[in-house]
Amino acid sequence: MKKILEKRIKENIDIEVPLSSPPQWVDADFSTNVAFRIVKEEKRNVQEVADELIRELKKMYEFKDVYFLKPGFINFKISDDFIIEEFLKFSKDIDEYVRRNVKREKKRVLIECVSANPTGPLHIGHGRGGVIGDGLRGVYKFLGFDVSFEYYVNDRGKQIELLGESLKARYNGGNPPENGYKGDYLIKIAEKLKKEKREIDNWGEVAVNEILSIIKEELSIFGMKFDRFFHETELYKNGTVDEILNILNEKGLIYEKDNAKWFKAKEFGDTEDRVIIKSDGTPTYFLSDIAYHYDKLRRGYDVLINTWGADHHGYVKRLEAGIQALTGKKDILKVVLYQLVRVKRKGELVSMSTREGEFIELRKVIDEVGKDVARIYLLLKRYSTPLDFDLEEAKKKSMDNPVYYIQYAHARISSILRKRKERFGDFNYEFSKEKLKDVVIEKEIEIMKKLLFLPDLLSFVLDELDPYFIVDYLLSLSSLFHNYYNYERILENEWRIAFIEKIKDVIGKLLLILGIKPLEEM
RNA sequence: GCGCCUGUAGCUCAACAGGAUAGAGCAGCGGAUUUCUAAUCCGCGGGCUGGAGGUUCGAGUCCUCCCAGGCGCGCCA
Repeated sequence: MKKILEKRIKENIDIEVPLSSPPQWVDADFSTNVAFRIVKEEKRNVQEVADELIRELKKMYEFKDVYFLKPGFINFKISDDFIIEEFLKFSKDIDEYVRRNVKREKKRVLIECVSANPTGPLHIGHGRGGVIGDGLRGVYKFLGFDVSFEYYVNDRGKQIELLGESLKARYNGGNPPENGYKGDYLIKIAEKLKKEKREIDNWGEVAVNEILSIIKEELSIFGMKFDRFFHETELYKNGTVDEILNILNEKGLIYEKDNAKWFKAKEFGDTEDRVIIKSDGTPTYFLSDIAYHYDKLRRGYDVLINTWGADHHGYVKRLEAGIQALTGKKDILKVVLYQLVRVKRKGELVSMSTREGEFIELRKVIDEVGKDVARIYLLLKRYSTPLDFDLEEAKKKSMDNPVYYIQYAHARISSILRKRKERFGDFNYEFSKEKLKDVVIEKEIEIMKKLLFLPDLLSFVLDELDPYFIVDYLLSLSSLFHNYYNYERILENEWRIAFIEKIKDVIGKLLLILGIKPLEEM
């Protein structure tokens, strides 16, 4: 609605007027500080400038009031007529309404997500990156974008060799090497392989395949569907890595030092040059990483989004440098660096360290609290904030738990709709402006405003690349509904039945975007 | 040693381009159910935005320094 109004104002008075929300105590829907901006350039009196604008703005039927306040703000109150009019358009076809009002260039988007090394089961941190990526994918998809979802598999290199050795040791009844992988899962895999009595020559490859199938199962339990698992080895097989080396060489961006080959990352804003071929002749992961991103762009994607744990932040600049060196394009990669997840039980920290093999597996969390609860819980904070996941709290079916608060709103509406049908049979309420003008009450206008905010919400999620805001919105929409329910009788009123059906639609759509199943009853 | 991030109510977090009197939830206290699901609703308290300067009409937000915590970096993934 914000964007619609900004557009209307532009059409009416031919000035860009950015709208924002006023503080709570101000009785208005939107406010603007344009007057300040104009004064800064024209050296005039703020009040005078504002008054001039207000005189024109007051003529618009979209507003029932436009007024000046203290230092120099202009405040707007939207007219009920306009809200009802927009609501009619909205309710006719919500998806279409939202798409039409999110103006954004339709680019091809590739979201790379999770990409955990296939050396062990997924842990809760991967889950956080997963839901963030999946939520963004949901929004893009909802808005009609061409979006793909990929998991990058590091299936070669030193770590994989080590993994292979560890598995082989387990198979032969021994212990993994000093720096090897000590988790129980390798014992289970070894047992399984013994039963199958297979000939194994490449232990690394076998280990990767086995673990990858575990990971895929975990992802499927978590409700995540990837369009593609992209294997690092592919980049070597199809020559992309060599190609990259050639391009960089031709551009004079590689030099030799201490027997290793270095990429001049410093020239592209990194703090240091980076090794791409080690002195023992083997390539670094960095080399295949830039090859992978080069490949993404070659496949025609314009926006690359990656979700990484914040501990990888040192890696961003170097990858950006690589991409820029190869394609000349800057700012094409957007990395969502999410902060660490700590798992707690009744307020007490559960230890999580990959090294010691006692990290909290995603699987265990899902088994305990359920997929949907886990998903919302991981989106309860902005990704830039460290997250404490309390298993006991997440399981509680009470006020402490925001998950049920939202689900309850949806289930409550479903229940009313069922009851309505039982008592009064099918209904078909036609919205019209004349009818609504008579029946709509103030609480409903407030809820309509919230519903009409939907396009702004999704735009904002894409600006910030954070699905957290959807959860935040769901909480406040649910709250508005619960309040409405407690004050107004709905069941016997045709209009209200039709109205809450729209609220249910919105909650349901947003939950689905987040990969969560809306509940019909609780 | 160098670099990045964070510091806001007792706790967990917000504050959308630098805007107005910094907001929610939880916890605490008090109230609402012969009713469409009380897993709900309503009300009440609670703050030197880590500290010190600076920039300007205006700073939680930008700049400098300090304090506290987290993370990364030296051919590791």
